[in-house]
Amino acid sequence: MIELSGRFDAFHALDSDKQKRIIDAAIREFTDKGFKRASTNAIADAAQIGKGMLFYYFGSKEELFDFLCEYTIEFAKSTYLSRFVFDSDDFLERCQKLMEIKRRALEEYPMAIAFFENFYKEGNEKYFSKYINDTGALREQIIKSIYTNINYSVFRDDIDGRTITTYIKWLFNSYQNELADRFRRGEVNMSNEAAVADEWKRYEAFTNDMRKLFYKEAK
Amino acid sequence: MIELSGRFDAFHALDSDKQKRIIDAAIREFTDKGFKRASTNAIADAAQIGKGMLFYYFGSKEELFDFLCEYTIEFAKSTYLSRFVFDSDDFLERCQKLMEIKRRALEEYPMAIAFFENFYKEGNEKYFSKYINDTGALREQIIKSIYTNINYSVFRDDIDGRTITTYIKWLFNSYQNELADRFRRGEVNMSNEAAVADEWKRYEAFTNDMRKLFYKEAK
DNA sequence: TGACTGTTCGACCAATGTGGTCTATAATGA
DNA sequence: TCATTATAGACCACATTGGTCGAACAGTCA
Repeated sequence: MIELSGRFDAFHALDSDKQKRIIDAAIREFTDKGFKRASTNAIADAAQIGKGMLFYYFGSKEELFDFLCEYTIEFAKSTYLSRFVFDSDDFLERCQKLMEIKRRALEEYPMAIAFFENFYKEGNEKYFSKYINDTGALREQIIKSIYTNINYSVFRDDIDGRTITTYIKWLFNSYQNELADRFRRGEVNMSNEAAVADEWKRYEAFTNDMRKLFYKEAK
Repeated sequence: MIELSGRFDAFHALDSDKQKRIIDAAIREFTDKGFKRASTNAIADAAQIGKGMLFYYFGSKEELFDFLCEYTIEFAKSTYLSRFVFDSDDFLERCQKLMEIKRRALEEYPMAIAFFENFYKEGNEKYFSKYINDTGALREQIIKSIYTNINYSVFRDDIDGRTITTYIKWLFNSYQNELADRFRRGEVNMSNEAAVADEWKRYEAFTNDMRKLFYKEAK
Protein backbone atom coordinates (compact mmCIF):
# COMPACT_ATOMS: atom_id res chain seq x y z
CA MET A 1 0.00 0.00 0.00
CA ILE A 2 1.19 3.45 -0.88
CA GLU A 3 1.45 5.85 2.04
CA LEU A 4 1.06 9.58 1.81
CA SER A 5 1.90 12.54 3.99
CA GLY A 6 0.40 13.57 7.32
CA ARG A 7 -3.13 14.35 6.17
CA PHE A 8 -5.81 11.74 6.45
CA ASP A 9 -4.31 10.07 9.52
CA ALA A 10 -7.58 8.47 10.49
CA PHE A 11 -7.84 6.91 7.06
CA HIS A 12 -4.32 5.56 7.11
CA ALA A 13 -4.94 4.00 10.49
CA LEU A 14 -7.56 1.74 8.92
CA ASP A 15 -6.76 -1.85 8.10
CA SER A 16 -5.61 -2.04 4.51
CA ASP A 17 -8.61 -4.10 3.39
CA LYS A 18 -10.97 -1.29 4.21
CA GLN A 19 -8.62 1.28 2.75
CA LYS A 20 -8.54 -0.62 -0.50
CA ARG A 21 -12.32 -0.97 -0.59
CA ILE A 22 -12.72 2.78 -0.18
CA ILE A 23 -10.06 3.70 -2.71
CA ASP A 24 -11.44 1.26 -5.24
CA ALA A 25 -14.97 2.49 -4.83
CA ALA A 26 -13.95 6.13 -5.05
CA ILE A 27 -11.70 5.63 -8.06
CA ARG A 28 -14.41 3.72 -9.87
CA GLU A 29 -17.03 6.37 -9.20
CA PHE A 30 -14.84 9.31 -10.18
CA THR A 31 -13.56 7.54 -13.28
CA ASP A 32 -17.10 6.66 -14.33
CA LYS A 33 -18.76 10.00 -13.79
CA GLY A 34 -16.12 12.66 -13.32
CA PHE A 35 -15.83 14.84 -10.25
CA LYS A 36 -19.07 16.70 -10.37
CA ARG A 37 -21.44 13.88 -11.15
CA ALA A 38 -19.73 11.40 -8.85
CA SER A 39 -21.82 10.63 -5.76
CA THR A 40 -20.39 10.34 -2.29
CA ASN A 41 -23.41 8.24 -1.38
CA ALA A 42 -22.54 5.74 -4.07
CA ILE A 43 -18.91 5.63 -2.95
CA ALA A 44 -19.82 4.99 0.67
CA ASP A 45 -22.28 2.30 -0.36
CA ALA A 46 -19.84 0.56 -2.65
CA ALA A 47 -17.13 0.70 0.00
CA GLN A 48 -19.59 -0.65 2.55
CA ILE A 49 -19.01 2.12 5.03
CA GLY A 50 -21.31 4.68 6.53
CA LYS A 51 -21.45 7.91 4.65
CA GLY A 52 -20.30 9.88 7.65
CA MET A 53 -17.02 8.03 7.62
CA LEU A 54 -16.07 9.30 4.20
CA PHE A 55 -16.22 12.84 5.55
CA TYR A 56 -14.63 11.80 8.81
CA TYR A 57 -11.66 10.44 6.86
CA PHE A 58 -11.36 13.00 4.09
CA GLY A 59 -13.27 16.11 5.16
CA SER A 60 -14.93 16.78 1.83
CA LYS A 61 -15.55 15.38 -1.61
CA GLU A 62 -12.83 17.57 -3.04
CA GLU A 63 -10.25 16.48 -0.53
CA LEU A 64 -11.11 12.87 -1.28
CA PHE A 65 -10.50 13.60 -4.94
CA ASP A 66 -7.21 15.27 -4.05
CA PHE A 67 -6.19 12.22 -2.12
CA LEU A 68 -6.95 9.98 -5.10
CA CYS A 69 -4.96 12.19 -7.44
CA GLU A 70 -1.93 12.08 -5.21
CA TYR A 71 -2.37 8.41 -4.59
CA THR A 72 -2.57 7.38 -8.25
CA ILE A 73 0.29 9.66 -9.23
CA GLU A 74 2.35 8.11 -6.49
CA PHE A 75 1.33 4.66 -7.70
CA ALA A 76 2.22 5.47 -11.29
CA LYS A 77 5.57 6.86 -10.24
CA SER A 78 6.64 4.11 -7.93
CA THR A 79 5.41 1.00 -9.69
CA TYR A 80 4.96 2.04 -13.28
CA LEU A 81 7.38 4.70 -14.32
CA SER A 82 10.33 3.14 -12.53
CA ARG A 83 10.16 0.23 -14.94
CA PHE A 84 10.69 2.37 -18.01
CA VAL A 85 14.35 1.69 -18.46
CA PHE A 86 15.08 0.80 -22.03
CA ASP A 87 18.39 -0.87 -22.48
CA SER A 88 17.86 -1.54 -26.17
CA ASP A 89 17.83 0.95 -29.02
CA ASP A 90 15.50 -1.30 -31.00
CA PHE A 91 12.11 0.41 -31.22
CA LEU A 92 10.18 -2.81 -31.55
CA GLU A 93 11.77 -4.27 -28.44
CA ARG A 94 10.89 -1.11 -26.58
CA CYS A 95 7.28 -1.44 -27.68
CA GLN A 96 7.22 -4.99 -26.47
CA LYS A 97 8.64 -3.97 -23.14
CA LEU A 98 6.14 -1.12 -22.87
CA MET A 99 3.35 -3.57 -23.60
CA GLU A 100 4.60 -5.86 -20.87
CA ILE A 101 4.82 -3.00 -18.38
CA LYS A 102 1.29 -1.88 -19.16
CA ARG A 103 0.02 -5.41 -18.85
CA ARG A 104 1.58 -5.80 -15.43
CA ALA A 105 0.37 -2.44 -14.19
CA LEU A 106 -3.11 -3.27 -15.41
CA GLU A 107 -2.91 -6.54 -13.57
CA GLU A 108 -1.71 -4.95 -10.36
CA TYR A 109 -4.17 -2.10 -10.20
CA PRO A 110 -6.38 -1.62 -13.24
CA MET A 111 -8.46 1.11 -11.67
CA ALA A 112 -5.56 3.26 -10.60
CA ILE A 113 -4.37 3.27 -14.19
CA ALA A 114 -7.86 4.03 -15.45
CA PHE A 115 -8.19 6.95 -13.06
CA PHE A 116 -4.77 8.26 -13.91
CA GLU A 117 -5.51 8.12 -17.64
CA ASN A 118 -9.01 9.53 -17.39
CA PHE A 119 -8.97 12.31 -14.89
CA TYR A 120 -7.78 14.92 -17.31
CA LYS A 121 -10.72 14.21 -19.60
CA GLU A 122 -14.33 15.19 -18.94
CA GLY A 123 -15.03 18.25 -16.85
CA ASN A 124 -12.51 17.66 -14.07
CA GLU A 125 -10.10 20.36 -15.18
CA LYS A 126 -11.00 22.65 -12.34
CA TYR A 127 -10.18 20.12 -9.66
CA PHE A 128 -7.08 18.38 -10.94
CA SER A 129 -5.39 21.42 -12.46
CA LYS A 130 -3.01 21.55 -9.52
CA TYR A 131 -1.73 18.13 -10.59
CA ILE A 132 -1.38 18.83 -14.27
CA ASN A 133 2.30 19.61 -13.97
CA ASP A 134 3.07 16.37 -12.19
CA THR A 135 1.17 14.22 -14.61
CA GLY A 136 2.41 16.11 -17.62
CA ALA A 137 6.00 15.63 -16.53
CA LEU A 138 5.34 11.94 -15.99
CA ARG A 139 3.88 11.56 -19.43
CA GLU A 140 6.72 13.40 -21.09
CA GLN A 141 9.29 11.34 -19.31
CA ILE A 142 7.70 8.14 -20.57
CA ILE A 143 7.44 9.37 -24.14
CA LYS A 144 10.98 10.67 -24.08
CA SER A 145 12.39 7.45 -22.74
CA ILE A 146 10.75 5.55 -25.59
CA TYR A 147 11.66 7.85 -28.43
CA THR A 148 15.21 8.95 -27.71
CA ASN A 149 18.14 7.18 -29.27
CA ILE A 150 16.18 4.89 -31.49
CA ASN A 151 18.22 3.06 -34.05
CA TYR A 152 16.48 3.98 -37.29
CA SER A 153 18.99 2.25 -39.52
CA VAL A 154 17.39 -1.14 -39.02
CA PHE A 155 14.14 0.02 -40.62
CA ARG A 156 13.40 -0.36 -44.31
CA ASP A 157 14.70 2.56 -46.36
CA ASP A 158 11.67 3.48 -48.45
CA ILE A 159 9.62 4.96 -45.60
CA ASP A 160 10.70 7.67 -43.22
CA GLY A 161 11.91 6.28 -39.89
CA ARG A 162 9.73 8.52 -37.73
CA THR A 163 6.71 7.52 -39.75
CA ILE A 164 7.55 3.88 -39.24
CA THR A 165 7.64 4.31 -35.47
CA THR A 166 4.23 5.98 -35.70
CA TYR A 167 2.81 3.06 -37.64
CA ILE A 168 4.25 0.55 -35.20
CA LYS A 169 2.85 2.51 -32.29
CA TRP A 170 -0.57 2.60 -33.93
CA LEU A 171 -0.53 -1.13 -34.54
CA PHE A 172 0.54 -1.89 -30.99
CA ASN A 173 -2.20 0.30 -29.61
CA SER A 174 -4.80 -1.32 -31.85
CA TYR A 175 -3.57 -4.75 -30.87
CA GLN A 176 -3.83 -3.77 -27.23
CA ASN A 177 -7.31 -2.32 -27.63
CA GLU A 178 -8.54 -5.36 -29.47
CA LEU A 179 -7.15 -7.56 -26.71
CA ALA A 180 -8.81 -5.41 -24.05
CA ASP A 181 -12.08 -5.60 -25.97
CA ARG A 182 -12.01 -9.36 -26.22
CA PHE A 183 -11.08 -9.52 -22.58
CA ARG A 184 -14.01 -7.34 -21.62
CA ARG A 185 -16.33 -9.50 -23.66
CA GLY A 186 -15.04 -12.57 -21.85
CA GLU A 187 -13.62 -14.11 -25.01
CA VAL A 188 -10.17 -14.35 -23.46
CA ASN A 189 -9.83 -16.64 -20.49
CA MET A 190 -6.53 -16.14 -18.78
CA SER A 191 -7.15 -18.91 -16.27
CA ASN A 192 -7.09 -21.54 -18.99
CA GLU A 193 -3.54 -22.68 -19.63
CA ALA A 194 -4.07 -23.47 -23.30
CA ALA A 195 -5.78 -20.15 -23.94
CA VAL A 196 -2.84 -18.25 -22.46
CA ALA A 197 -0.43 -20.14 -24.68
CA ASP A 198 -2.65 -19.40 -27.64
CA GLU A 199 -2.72 -15.73 -26.78
CA TRP A 200 1.03 -15.75 -26.55
CA LYS A 201 1.36 -17.34 -29.97
CA ARG A 202 -0.88 -14.65 -31.41
CA TYR A 203 1.30 -12.00 -29.88
CA GLU A 204 4.50 -13.57 -31.18
CA ALA A 205 3.04 -13.76 -34.67
CA PHE A 206 2.11 -10.10 -34.37
CA THR A 207 5.60 -8.94 -33.40
CA ASN A 208 7.09 -11.14 -36.13
CA ASP A 209 4.83 -9.43 -38.61
CA MET A 210 6.05 -6.06 -37.38
CA ARG A 211 9.62 -7.15 -38.16
CA LYS A 212 8.63 -8.36 -41.58
CA LEU A 213 6.75 -5.20 -42.39
CA PHE A 214 9.03 -2.49 -41.13
CA TYR A 215 12.58 -3.86 -40.91
CA LYS A 216 15.23 -4.47 -43.50
CA GLU A 217 15.07 -7.89 -45.12
CA ALA A 218 18.06 -9.54 -43.53
CA LYS A 219 18.30 -9.23 -39.79
CA MET B 1 -34.38 17.35 -43.49
CA ILE B 2 -35.48 13.83 -42.83
CA GLU B 3 -39.20 13.38 -42.26
CA LEU B 4 -40.75 10.70 -40.14
CA SER B 5 -44.18 9.18 -39.72
CA GLY B 6 -47.33 10.80 -38.37
CA ARG B 7 -46.26 11.29 -34.75
CA PHE B 8 -44.85 14.64 -33.66
CA ASP B 9 -46.89 16.65 -36.15
CA ALA B 10 -46.48 19.84 -34.18
CA PHE B 11 -42.74 19.43 -34.26
CA HIS B 12 -42.64 18.80 -37.98
CA ALA B 13 -44.70 21.88 -38.59
CA LEU B 14 -41.88 24.02 -37.19
CA ASP B 15 -39.56 25.88 -39.48
CA SER B 16 -36.54 23.72 -40.14
CA ASP B 17 -34.16 26.06 -38.35
CA LYS B 18 -35.89 25.52 -35.07
CA GLN B 19 -36.21 21.80 -35.73
CA LYS B 20 -32.50 21.57 -36.28
CA ARG B 21 -31.71 23.54 -33.16
CA ILE B 22 -33.81 21.19 -31.09
CA ILE B 23 -32.47 18.02 -32.66
CA ASP B 24 -28.90 19.22 -32.30
CA ALA B 25 -29.33 20.19 -28.68
CA ALA B 26 -31.06 16.92 -27.82
CA ILE B 27 -28.55 14.76 -29.65
CA ARG B 28 -25.66 16.53 -27.99
CA GLU B 29 -27.16 16.17 -24.53
CA PHE B 30 -28.05 12.49 -24.90
CA THR B 31 -24.70 11.68 -26.48
CA ASP B 32 -22.86 13.47 -23.70
CA LYS B 33 -24.69 12.08 -20.73
CA GLY B 34 -26.74 9.10 -21.79
CA PHE B 35 -30.49 8.85 -21.42
CA LYS B 36 -30.83 8.93 -17.68
CA ARG B 37 -28.47 11.78 -16.86
CA ALA B 38 -29.50 13.91 -19.81
CA SER B 39 -31.48 16.97 -18.73
CA THR B 40 -34.56 18.21 -20.57
CA ASN B 41 -33.89 21.62 -19.03
CA ALA B 42 -30.49 21.73 -20.66
CA ILE B 43 -31.92 20.65 -23.99
CA ALA B 44 -34.61 23.33 -23.95
CA ASP B 45 -32.07 25.96 -22.95
CA ALA B 46 -29.59 24.98 -25.65
CA ALA B 47 -32.33 24.88 -28.26
CA GLN B 48 -33.54 28.28 -27.09
CA ILE B 49 -37.12 27.20 -26.58
CA GLY B 50 -39.32 27.14 -23.55
CA LYS B 51 -39.20 23.91 -21.65
CA GLY B 52 -42.91 23.38 -22.05
CA MET B 53 -42.44 23.14 -25.80
CA LEU B 54 -40.26 20.07 -25.58
CA PHE B 55 -43.13 18.22 -23.93
CA TYR B 56 -45.66 19.84 -26.19
CA TYR B 57 -43.75 18.49 -29.21
CA PHE B 58 -42.64 15.11 -27.93
CA GLY B 59 -44.78 14.25 -24.92
CA SER B 60 -41.99 12.91 -22.74
CA LYS B 61 -38.25 12.54 -22.45
CA GLU B 62 -38.47 8.95 -23.59
CA GLU B 63 -40.48 9.78 -26.69
CA LEU B 64 -37.95 12.46 -27.54
CA PHE B 65 -35.24 9.85 -27.28
CA ASP B 66 -37.28 7.52 -29.47
CA PHE B 67 -37.61 10.22 -32.04
CA LEU B 68 -33.85 10.76 -32.08
CA CYS B 69 -33.18 7.07 -32.48
CA GLU B 70 -35.49 6.81 -35.45
CA TYR B 71 -34.17 10.02 -36.87
CA THR B 72 -30.49 9.10 -36.74
CA ILE B 73 -31.14 5.59 -38.02
CA GLU B 74 -33.04 7.08 -40.90
CA PHE B 75 -30.20 9.52 -41.49
CA ALA B 76 -27.61 6.76 -41.46
CA LYS B 77 -29.64 4.66 -43.83
CA SER B 78 -30.47 7.31 -46.34
CA THR B 79 -27.28 9.32 -46.54
CA TYR B 80 -24.60 7.02 -45.18
CA LEU B 81 -25.32 3.40 -45.93
CA SER B 82 -26.53 4.06 -49.45
CA ARG B 83 -23.02 5.11 -50.40
CA PHE B 84 -21.44 1.79 -49.47
CA VAL B 85 -21.20 0.36 -52.94
CA PHE B 86 -17.78 -1.01 -53.56
CA ASP B 87 -17.03 -1.53 -57.19
CA SER B 88 -13.43 -2.53 -56.62
CA ASP B 89 -12.10 -5.76 -55.08
CA ASP B 90 -9.01 -3.91 -53.85
CA PHE B 91 -9.15 -3.69 -50.06
CA LEU B 92 -7.09 -0.55 -49.86
CA GLU B 93 -9.32 1.26 -52.33
CA ARG B 94 -12.32 0.22 -50.28
CA CYS B 95 -10.72 1.62 -47.16
CA GLN B 96 -10.09 4.87 -48.93
CA LYS B 97 -13.69 5.02 -50.08
CA LEU B 98 -14.91 4.21 -46.58
CA MET B 99 -12.76 6.99 -45.21
CA GLU B 100 -14.21 9.41 -47.73
CA ILE B 101 -17.77 8.36 -46.85
CA LYS B 102 -17.13 8.82 -43.15
CA ARG B 103 -15.56 12.18 -43.77
CA ARG B 104 -18.55 13.38 -45.74
CA ALA B 105 -21.05 12.05 -43.22
CA LEU B 106 -19.13 13.72 -40.43
CA GLU B 107 -19.17 16.93 -42.38
CA GLU B 108 -22.89 16.74 -43.07
CA TYR B 109 -24.03 15.87 -39.60
CA PRO B 110 -21.33 15.08 -37.06
CA MET B 111 -23.70 14.81 -34.15
CA ALA B 112 -26.08 12.39 -35.79
CA ILE B 113 -23.15 10.07 -36.39
CA ALA B 114 -21.93 10.52 -32.84
CA PHE B 115 -25.35 9.69 -31.46
CA PHE B 116 -25.73 6.71 -33.73
CA GLU B 117 -22.33 5.35 -32.68
CA ASN B 118 -22.72 6.08 -28.99
CA PHE B 119 -26.22 5.22 -28.01
CA TYR B 120 -25.57 1.55 -27.50
CA LYS B 121 -22.83 2.34 -24.99
CA GLU B 122 -23.37 3.71 -21.50
CA GLY B 123 -26.56 2.77 -19.67
CA ASN B 124 -29.00 3.36 -22.47
CA GLU B 125 -29.69 -0.32 -23.15
CA LYS B 126 -33.13 -0.18 -21.63
CA TYR B 127 -34.34 2.58 -23.88
CA PHE B 128 -32.83 1.78 -27.25
CA SER B 129 -33.19 -1.99 -27.10
CA LYS B 130 -36.12 -1.76 -29.47
CA TYR B 131 -33.74 -0.38 -32.08
CA ILE B 132 -30.93 -2.84 -31.61
CA ASN B 133 -32.07 -5.02 -34.49
CA ASP B 134 -32.16 -2.14 -36.92
CA THR B 135 -28.75 -0.80 -35.98
CA GLY B 136 -27.22 -4.27 -35.79
CA ALA B 137 -28.42 -5.07 -39.29
CA LEU B 138 -27.02 -1.78 -40.52
CA ARG B 139 -23.65 -2.48 -39.00
CA GLU B 140 -23.48 -5.98 -40.41
CA GLN B 141 -24.37 -4.80 -43.84
CA ILE B 142 -21.54 -2.30 -43.83
CA ILE B 143 -18.97 -4.79 -42.59
CA LYS B 144 -20.12 -7.39 -45.06
CA SER B 145 -19.92 -5.03 -47.98
CA ILE B 146 -16.32 -4.21 -47.11
CA TYR B 147 -15.05 -7.69 -46.47
CA THR B 148 -16.66 -9.83 -49.15
CA ASN B 149 -14.86 -10.63 -52.38
CA ILE B 150 -11.57 -9.06 -51.48
CA ASN B 151 -8.74 -9.87 -53.82
CA TYR B 152 -6.11 -11.28 -51.49
CA SER B 153 -3.69 -12.20 -54.24
CA VAL B 154 -2.32 -8.69 -54.51
CA PHE B 155 -1.01 -8.79 -50.92
CA ARG B 156 2.49 -9.91 -50.02
CA ASP B 157 2.73 -13.66 -49.53
CA ASP B 158 4.53 -13.92 -46.21
CA ILE B 159 1.62 -12.71 -44.06
CA ASP B 160 -1.88 -14.12 -44.01
CA GLY B 161 -4.30 -12.09 -46.11
CA ARG B 162 -6.95 -11.72 -43.42
CA THR B 163 -4.30 -10.51 -41.01
CA ILE B 164 -3.16 -7.94 -43.53
CA THR B 165 -6.68 -6.54 -43.83
CA THR B 166 -6.79 -6.27 -40.04
CA TYR B 167 -3.53 -4.35 -39.96
CA ILE B 168 -4.69 -2.01 -42.69
CA LYS B 169 -7.96 -1.44 -40.88
CA TRP B 170 -6.10 -0.66 -37.65
CA LEU B 171 -3.82 1.80 -39.38
CA PHE B 172 -6.70 3.56 -41.11
CA ASN B 173 -8.57 3.86 -37.83
CA SER B 174 -5.51 5.23 -36.07
CA TYR B 175 -4.92 7.67 -38.87
CA GLN B 176 -8.51 8.79 -38.61
CA ASN B 177 -8.37 9.15 -34.84
CA GLU B 178 -5.18 11.13 -34.99
CA LEU B 179 -6.73 13.41 -37.57
CA ALA B 180 -9.85 13.86 -35.44
CA ASP B 181 -7.64 14.64 -32.44
CA ARG B 182 -5.66 17.27 -34.25
CA PHE B 183 -8.89 18.67 -35.57
CA ARG B 184 -10.37 18.90 -32.09
CA ARG B 185 -7.26 20.64 -30.84
CA GLY B 186 -7.59 23.16 -33.65
CA GLU B 187 -4.29 22.16 -35.23
CA VAL B 188 -5.99 21.46 -38.54
CA ASN B 189 -7.52 24.42 -40.25
CA MET B 190 -9.74 23.32 -43.10
CA SER B 191 -10.55 26.85 -44.16
CA ASN B 192 -6.95 27.49 -45.11
CA GLU B 193 -6.34 26.38 -48.70
CA ALA B 194 -2.71 25.48 -48.17
CA ALA B 195 -3.45 23.51 -45.04
CA VAL B 196 -6.03 21.43 -46.88
CA ALA B 197 -3.54 20.65 -49.61
CA ASP B 198 -0.99 19.72 -46.99
CA GLU B 199 -3.45 17.43 -45.29
CA TRP B 200 -4.19 15.79 -48.60
CA LYS B 201 -0.49 15.19 -49.23
CA ARG B 202 -0.17 13.55 -45.84
CA TYR B 203 -3.04 11.27 -46.68
CA GLU B 204 -1.61 10.33 -50.05
CA ALA B 205 1.73 9.51 -48.45
CA PHE B 206 -0.13 7.35 -45.96
CA THR B 207 -1.97 5.32 -48.57
CA ASN B 208 1.22 4.95 -50.58
CA ASP B 209 2.90 3.56 -47.50
CA MET B 210 0.08 1.06 -47.12
CA ARG B 211 0.77 -0.17 -50.65
CA LYS B 212 4.48 -0.42 -49.96
CA LEU B 213 3.96 -2.26 -46.72
CA PHE B 214 1.30 -4.78 -47.59
CA TYR B 215 1.27 -5.30 -51.35
CA LYS B 216 3.45 -7.30 -53.67
CA GLU B 217 6.50 -5.45 -54.94
CA ALA B 218 5.49 -4.86 -58.53
CA LYS B 219 2.08 -3.40 -59.03
C1' DT C 1 -65.27 42.88 -32.96
C1' DG C 2 -65.09 38.57 -30.49
C1' DA C 3 -64.85 33.75 -30.11
C1' DC C 4 -61.82 30.10 -31.16
C1' DT C 5 -57.60 27.57 -32.16
C1' DG C 6 -53.02 26.49 -31.95
C1' DT C 7 -48.28 28.05 -29.95
C1' DT C 8 -45.32 29.66 -26.69
C1' DC C 9 -43.23 30.38 -22.30
C1' DG C 10 -41.51 29.83 -17.76
C1' DA C 11 -43.22 29.62 -12.96
C1' DC C 12 -44.34 25.83 -10.54
C1' DC C 13 -44.75 20.93 -8.65
C1' DA C 14 -43.54 16.70 -6.18
C1' DA C 15 -39.88 13.61 -6.23
C1' DT C 16 -35.26 12.46 -6.01
C1' DG C 17 -30.58 13.14 -5.04
C1' DT C 18 -26.81 16.21 -3.42
C1' DG C 19 -22.69 17.27 -0.13
C1' DG C 20 -22.26 17.65 4.41
C1' DT C 21 -23.57 17.47 9.68
C1' DC C 22 -24.63 15.51 13.96
C1' DT C 23 -26.16 12.53 17.30
C1' DA C 24 -26.48 8.21 19.36
C1' DT C 25 -23.81 4.34 20.01
C1' DA C 26 -20.11 0.74 19.96
C1' DA C 27 -15.42 -0.24 20.66
C1' DT C 28 -11.17 0.54 22.71
C1' DG C 29 -7.82 1.03 26.14
C1' DA C 30 -6.13 2.76 30.70
C1' DT D 1 -15.09 2.97 35.22
C1' DC D 2 -14.52 6.53 32.17
C1' DA D 3 -12.80 9.15 28.47
C1' DT D 4 -11.55 8.93 23.85
C1' DT D 5 -12.05 7.45 19.25
C1' DA D 6 -14.69 5.06 15.42
C1' DT D 7 -18.86 4.14 13.33
C1' DA D 8 -23.40 4.32 10.98
C1' DG D 9 -27.12 6.48 9.08
C1' DA D 10 -30.99 9.79 10.03
C1' DC D 11 -31.20 14.27 8.85
C1' DC D 12 -30.49 18.98 6.73
C1' DA D 13 -30.89 22.66 3.31
C1' DC D 14 -30.34 22.92 -1.27
C1' DA D 15 -30.22 21.85 -6.19
C1' DT D 16 -32.06 19.45 -10.06
C1' DT D 17 -35.15 16.37 -12.10
C1' DG D 18 -39.26 15.16 -15.56
C1' DG D 19 -43.47 16.95 -16.19
C1' DT D 20 -47.75 20.30 -15.75
C1' DC D 21 -50.45 24.31 -16.25
C1' DG D 22 -52.34 28.76 -16.71
C1' DA D 23 -51.66 32.96 -18.95
C1' DA D 24 -50.35 35.44 -22.90
C1' DC D 25 -50.14 35.80 -27.70
C1' DA D 26 -51.01 35.45 -32.76
C1' DG D 27 -53.85 34.25 -36.44
C1' DT D 28 -58.30 33.10 -38.49
C1' DC D 29 -62.90 32.80 -39.45
C1' DA D 30 -67.65 34.66 -38.58
